[in-house]
Amino acid sequence: MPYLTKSAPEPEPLDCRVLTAALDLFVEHGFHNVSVHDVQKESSVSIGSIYKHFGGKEGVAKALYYHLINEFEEMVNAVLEDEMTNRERCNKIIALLFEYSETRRNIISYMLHSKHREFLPSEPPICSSTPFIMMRDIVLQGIEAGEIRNGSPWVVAASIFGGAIRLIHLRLDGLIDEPLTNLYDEHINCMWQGMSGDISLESKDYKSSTN
Amino acid sequence: MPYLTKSAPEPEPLDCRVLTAALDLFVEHGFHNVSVHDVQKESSVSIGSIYKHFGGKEGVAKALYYHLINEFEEMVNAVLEDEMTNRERCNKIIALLFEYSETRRNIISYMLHSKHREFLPSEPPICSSTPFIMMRDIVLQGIEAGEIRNGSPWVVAASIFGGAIRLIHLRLDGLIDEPLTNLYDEHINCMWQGMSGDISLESKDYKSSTN
DNA sequence: GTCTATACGCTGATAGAC
DNA sequence: GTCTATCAGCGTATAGAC
Repeated sequence: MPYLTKSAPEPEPLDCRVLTAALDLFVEHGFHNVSVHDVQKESSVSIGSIYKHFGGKEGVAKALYYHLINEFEEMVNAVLEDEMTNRERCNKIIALLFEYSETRRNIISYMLHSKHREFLPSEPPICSSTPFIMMRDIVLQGIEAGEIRNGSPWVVAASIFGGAIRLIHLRLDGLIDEPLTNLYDEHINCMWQGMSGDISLESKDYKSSTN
Repeated sequence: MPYLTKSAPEPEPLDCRVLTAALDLFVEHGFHNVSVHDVQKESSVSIGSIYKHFGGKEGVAKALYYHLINEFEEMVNAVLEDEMTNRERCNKIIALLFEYSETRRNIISYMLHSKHREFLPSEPPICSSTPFIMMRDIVLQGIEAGEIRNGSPWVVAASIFGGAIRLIHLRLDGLIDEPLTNLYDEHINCMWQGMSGDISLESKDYKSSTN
């Protein structure tokens, strides 16, 4: 297996090396705790080139941001092109997010677990980006088709994806030891069938007006 | 109404002024975009005193962090002392979180919407703090009592609170225009009764193993 | 115990050689 | 087009006066 030797230098383009290094550093230390010099060392690309190509640290973060959003959008697009119900599409997206959380942890961490507004104040929040809007649209179509219960778009969308996103956060924060892929089936059941136990207590539910 | 005039200086203690100013600044600009000088100006407390009392910017952030966690813990404690089912307790906590998101936005934002690990790397993540563990325990007791469906603790807890937390995030990011308190009833129904529509499609649910 | 003025280090950014 | 050496500015932290 001669190709496994380190003698052959990686043909990876400069951009890719910088973005990969930046992703790892930003996720591990946080954007503000990483200097351009750190990116330089990690990527083995000189500071001058980084400024030439990206215009600075913010430029790197922005390029990374849109690169990952595009990848995510392609993922959602692939799900849209598959022949299945909207309900199944929701499940598929959750399954893919869980898989990515395990296999490409940093990508998910940068997309779902960072506060971009702090270092990219001029960019819109990630939840208003195309792939997230597409996810909401899938939900809306599911409602129209009668596959998903009716309700205000945001409430329904948050109820469907909120639990999964919460699990991802807990997993990334190290509170959940088990791979999320193991929890998928159970989570999906909880989400679609509701959290009620044996005892029916609907009439006693707490209302916001009560004290 | 003589007390409404500005002539009478606020008797607020120094600590309180600093923490209030820091909360507002941190939430608006992010921890790393706020200098100690900014806190000084906003709180009208001198830099020397800030360093004397808190030991620096990190100290302020840490004090604020634990102060808010304590407040939150008291809130959860109050819910625990009330006579109601664990299921109602979950609802009550969500109702309170929604109310706080509207009336004390910055507190919720700092607790649920910041990445503390970036500026307080030695502190445990917020979801492992006492009040969050208490919330999970309420869920566990609800499962034992048969009020809540059985399952792995984290999955069940994430399914119950994940949607609410997601709504809070969306509201704080400006995507939801309506006050969350208006969405409470609908969200609670979604969460307990599940997201299934009219058509029963359980058999076709997507499994993680499938492709 | 409270404040002002100052120093030091780090980081983002650039200019100019190759 | 790529890199190295250097600069300027900001932000933390402190020392010392009141």
